Amino acid sequence: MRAEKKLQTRQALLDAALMLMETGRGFSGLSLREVTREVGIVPTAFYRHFPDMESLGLALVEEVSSSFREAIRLVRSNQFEHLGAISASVQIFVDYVVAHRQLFLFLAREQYGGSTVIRQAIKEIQQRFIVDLIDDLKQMPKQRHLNVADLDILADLIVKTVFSTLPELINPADTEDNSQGIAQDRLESKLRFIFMGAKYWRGVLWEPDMDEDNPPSPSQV
Amino acid sequence: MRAEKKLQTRQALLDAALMLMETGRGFSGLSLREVTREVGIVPTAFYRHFPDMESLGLALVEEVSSSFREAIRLVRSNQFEHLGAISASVQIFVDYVVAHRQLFLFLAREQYGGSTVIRQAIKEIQQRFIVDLIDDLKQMPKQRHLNVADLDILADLIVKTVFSTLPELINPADTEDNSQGIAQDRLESKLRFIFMGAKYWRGVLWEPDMDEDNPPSPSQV
DNA sequence: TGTACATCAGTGAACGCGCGTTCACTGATGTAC
DNA sequence: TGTACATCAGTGAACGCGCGTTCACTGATGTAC
Repeated sequence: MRAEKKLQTRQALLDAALMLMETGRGFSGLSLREVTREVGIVPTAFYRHFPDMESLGLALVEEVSSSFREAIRLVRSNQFEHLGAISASVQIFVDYVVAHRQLFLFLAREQYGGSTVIRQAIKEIQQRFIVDLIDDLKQMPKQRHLNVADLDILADLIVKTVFSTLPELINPADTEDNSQGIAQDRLESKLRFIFMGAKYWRGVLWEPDMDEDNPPSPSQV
Repeated sequence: MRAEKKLQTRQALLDAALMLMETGRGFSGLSLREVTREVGIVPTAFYRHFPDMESLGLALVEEVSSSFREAIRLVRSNQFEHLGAISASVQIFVDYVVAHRQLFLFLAREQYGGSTVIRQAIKEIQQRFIVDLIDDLKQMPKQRHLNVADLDILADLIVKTVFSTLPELINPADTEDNSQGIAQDRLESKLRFIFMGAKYWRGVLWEPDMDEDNPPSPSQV
């Protein structure tokens, strides 16, 4: 009972921090006092849950990490039914992100801007995602012509593209009609460009602008 | 003489802010007092140059904006000699960015994390770059098969890819040998993936994973 | 079940600190004659 | 060229404020017997 109440307060602190970030400030702009004020406890009670604000930030990274993994899990389970359907994958991912808006707002906001420690922790999430994605791509027959180094670049490009699209997907200030739907369509198209590039990839030395008498045929032929 | 001295102090304030960001903090984590302390003037003298820290931030955005345009101008002038040489373009761009490390660190750090006003100002730099890039792409015979909507997505993808690579290119904390050279090679490969995708692009409805009896031939044939 | 004691989440007063901003000022530089 | 006055970048004292953190505390919940 007491331990349960404690966990509730802890979660309230995490939620309060996310909520305060909706004002547009970065996490480092939040003060310990205003977070506890938001929750309705006295500042000193904060220390019953975290040694300092940075630890609370790292707890948020943990939360967004497992949330992100869950989103990927959903996309992946769909992928094995209709393999490679970019549109469906993006739909599932975007739905999940929007349902956890505040958490992914934190991720987008802090990926480059946060404290060194938090930035590093987020970088590790990205890296783990890249590794998972490489494994996935390896198992796709369409990507057989890509070696490990190629796949690494490809996965990196995909992940960075997804991460850089997060702000458009969840920007709370954007009032335009269907701006989120537009962002989703754009993400879809960007991934199509990338996968199209992957399909015809001939290795790092071959440039698409090189002139050839015989253009290459697609890789799977 | 007096006006000249004033400009020098103003520039010293801008440079001090950039220097203090090398500690890893975001711009919003800097205080007016520590910036003036760095320059060696009294806090109240700050107001002779800017009404508040946010205005100094916007002045930095202006600076990085013209710097960025200069970098693009260099890349573009090369492009007309050896059209479409991704490697040479990336080389020129990366050289310029590294030569203006602190300024581009500010850009990378604040593109998502800064105050709403600064974030918006940076977004406008990006947007102007995208528009310029669309114009460039329009004039390339290789991209004739892409309509305006396609080019918009393509330019957006390229710009976001470049912006998301900035931290790797200039991270002051990265001690590994030649980590910058690796980042440069990776950016080059990413752009090759994208341009390869552009070459074989068939419009938003066509997916690279679709099975076909006859794979499409390259666009320029 | 009842009693005595332990635990510990949350309280509230107090602290020293760096902050942004105000104000009247100084003294070197620039201008008018 | 010399003198008298204006300008204004930078000074230094002072302010009130919110901050993070300390400390001794309270009182509800949990445990042992």
